[in-house]
Amino acid sequence: MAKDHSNFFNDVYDVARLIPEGRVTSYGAIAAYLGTKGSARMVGWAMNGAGAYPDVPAHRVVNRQGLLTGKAHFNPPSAMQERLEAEGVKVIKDKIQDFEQVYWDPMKELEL
DNA sequence: TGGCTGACTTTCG
DNA sequence: ACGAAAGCCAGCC
Repeated sequence: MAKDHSNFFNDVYDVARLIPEGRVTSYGAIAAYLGTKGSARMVGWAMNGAGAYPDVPAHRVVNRQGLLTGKAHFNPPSAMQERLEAEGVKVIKDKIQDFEQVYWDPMKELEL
């Protein structure tokens, strides 16, 4: 473990671990929470390395539309939807239902 | 140093 | 609702 290649990855993983079960957040939200550390793409890319970190629930991180854009990077890809459904999140056609209800914003929840 | 990449986001047609 | 393009910035040759 870790030798973090960069603090940026560590920050992304840290926020991801804070996501409660049955909740999801967006890449942009994490990027905004981290501030100037990177753009939304960086969060997604950082998640690419999350596969090596078992405590990082990458499946709880989706895009702004609540769409499971990153599911293709899972193994198997269907694991992302199955995990979300197992936590009580409804997913239809790779899209989260009631997204507003399950959305978890680090900017609000953590700074509140 | 410089150029390419990417699990995003927003805007235009 | 969908497709395409631009903006975005850290990491990797």
